Amino acid sequence: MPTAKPTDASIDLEGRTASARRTRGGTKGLRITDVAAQAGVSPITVSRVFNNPASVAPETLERVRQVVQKLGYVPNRLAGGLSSARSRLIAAIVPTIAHSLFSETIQVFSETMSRAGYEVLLALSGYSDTNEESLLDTVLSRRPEGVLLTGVAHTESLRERLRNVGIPVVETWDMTDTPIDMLVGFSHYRIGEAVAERFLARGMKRPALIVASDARALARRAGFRDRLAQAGMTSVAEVIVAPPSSLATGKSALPQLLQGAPDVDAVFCGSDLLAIGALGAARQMGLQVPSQLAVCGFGDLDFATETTPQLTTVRVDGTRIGVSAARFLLDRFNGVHERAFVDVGFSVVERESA
Amino acid sequence: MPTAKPTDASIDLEGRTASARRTRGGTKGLRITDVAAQAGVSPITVSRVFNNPASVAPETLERVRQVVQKLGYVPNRLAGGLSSARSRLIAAIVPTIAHSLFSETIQVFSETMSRAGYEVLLALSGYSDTNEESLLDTVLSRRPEGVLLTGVAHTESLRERLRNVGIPVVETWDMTDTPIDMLVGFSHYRIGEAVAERFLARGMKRPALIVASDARALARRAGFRDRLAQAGMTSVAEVIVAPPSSLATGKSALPQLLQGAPDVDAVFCGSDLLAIGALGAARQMGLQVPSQLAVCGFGDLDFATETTPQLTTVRVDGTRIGVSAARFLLDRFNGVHERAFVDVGFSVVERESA
DNA sequence: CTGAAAGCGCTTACAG
DNA sequence: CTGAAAGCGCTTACAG
Repeated sequence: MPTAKPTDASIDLEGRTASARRTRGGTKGLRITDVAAQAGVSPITVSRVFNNPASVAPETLERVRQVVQKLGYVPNRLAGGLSSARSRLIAAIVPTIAHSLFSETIQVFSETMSRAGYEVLLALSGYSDTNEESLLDTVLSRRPEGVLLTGVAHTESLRERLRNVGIPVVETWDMTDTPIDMLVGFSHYRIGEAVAERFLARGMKRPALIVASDARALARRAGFRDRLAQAGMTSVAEVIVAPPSSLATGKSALPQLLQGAPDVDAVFCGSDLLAIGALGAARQMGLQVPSQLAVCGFGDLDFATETTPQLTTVRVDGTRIGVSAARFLLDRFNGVHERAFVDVGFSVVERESA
Repeated sequence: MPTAKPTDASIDLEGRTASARRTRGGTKGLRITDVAAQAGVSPITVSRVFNNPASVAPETLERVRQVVQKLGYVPNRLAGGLSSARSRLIAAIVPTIAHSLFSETIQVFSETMSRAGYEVLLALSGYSDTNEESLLDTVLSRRPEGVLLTGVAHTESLRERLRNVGIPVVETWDMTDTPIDMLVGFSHYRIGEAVAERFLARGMKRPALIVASDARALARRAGFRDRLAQAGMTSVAEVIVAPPSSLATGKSALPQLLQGAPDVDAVFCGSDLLAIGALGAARQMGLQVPSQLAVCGFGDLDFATETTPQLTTVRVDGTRIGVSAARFLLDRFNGVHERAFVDVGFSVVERESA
């Protein structure tokens, strides 16, 4: 009896290619044909059970699902995506998710997208442009169906390429007249102006800056300085630190600032972290906040204002940004082709000094 | 002249299947064959330029790279992954990245993995087990080469399935004697004990709890209560809140707690957020912290201790967890088959009261 | 409501 | 150092 065939065909993986050269393949190497064979239908029908169940007869549906359950079959989306040109993947390019700022946005963005059947590929760009450019290749190699960007994309070549890909793009957390596609953000420049105005209204004589040198922080700086210049304050003391900003840098930046300009009576910090660090330094130096030194931060951390009532801060609604960005992408997938553009604004929060 | 052929063949997409039924396909629909044709090599050579450049002659390498650059070709990893059974994808299953706790871990994990050529698929599980189970299917459909889990996986069926897939798994942020595979974490139970001990050493008479009802917080609660019971304190007042914990819940939980047990002189809160919220409430109630009421939090936020020196807190090194988890996975990919298991411990931090 | 054929864009395993 | 053939596991576009 040569070439005896296997007897137990219940989980028979015949049909496996003759040379069987590829051993691996995730989740037991189960394929759609295995499910199809067991359920007595064609692979296409199994495919439809996952992707368009309404088009399958209830009984067939049930039978296939039983087999899927029994075998523990999980479709291979690498194959599915390749075949359908639909990866069901959204790329989110973010400088960092540590220390909050963007984490709330990514959180709700991810929740909203996954409810709609998409997953989020997280790409951390740090704060360098060159990095962002090479990151884009990595990201595009997964053929995402949409992209969330943090900030308005910097280099023209990146913007150009993103436009060429032809997938929806949402820029967030910043503002521009010429977005690549869609935008949910706010103006950092106007925030700087608003904080300057607040300081002026409070009668501050010598406002100063502590900022990290990233694009958005520098835009806030520009708005701040321009507004002060309008009021005749053309020389503004400042300490510029390397991103990412941290408690420690804020802490060391304040003494440095005051050393060069001892009469400073208000500081606009590039982030809540820097502000909290500066406040710690102020405490150590015996400075009363805000009476001797007003401190203003920036961010979306309830934390900051809760723990530090004497802090003024600019609050941004990171949650709304994330939800809106997701909605805009999903609308596109549903054929809505408007060019969504939203300024979510900001608010300057100042607690009553207790 | 019927069937005239196109003249300009410089970016000629001939070879495209006759029926051309699939229009889409990302990044201009450029395929490896387009690059190969332009460079005068076979597709396999182009593939090697990306995946194993050392095996290609320097001149060929250069020529292919020029064409890639010129055309703006980005390989399709859906196809590559399907063909090679290597997705270069790592799944990270995390309850949430908002409000920090895990965000630092994910940040450094993602950085480390991407430096090694892997991308991170972020899957947010919330705090429900059932969710985690269905999330696993979604995640496995991408055929990740490794999985990072937050916490020790709950249901046995999930553990079972994960083991069957045969890819490396790292559980983090918790401790168990029977991990699925590898583990980088610490014992929540022992943290509870340690905080109880600290309170006892300080002579607290009536320690209490404010915790969210997630598995890990409840483990801390158990350690806390057991240790107090050893000291003869068998009745411990507590308020249990629904996760995720927040400032607001902490704020409302404290009055509730004190209403039922006015003599409480120490509270162990399930997280820094809860603790900060509770501190806010204490302030409003005119309670001195820590002299009248000691408050202890939990987390990895510099923030908490910096802004709130009167807070005692349990600190965990989220960064180390992320880096170690990444290293363990990468070791596996490099053929190191040890079953890595690390207890990173924790520390109770108490600032000198100023 | 269901299926046979062809193809998605890569890489493997040889062979030279 | 380079390439021709075959296959990875799905889905599309028909047709019935």
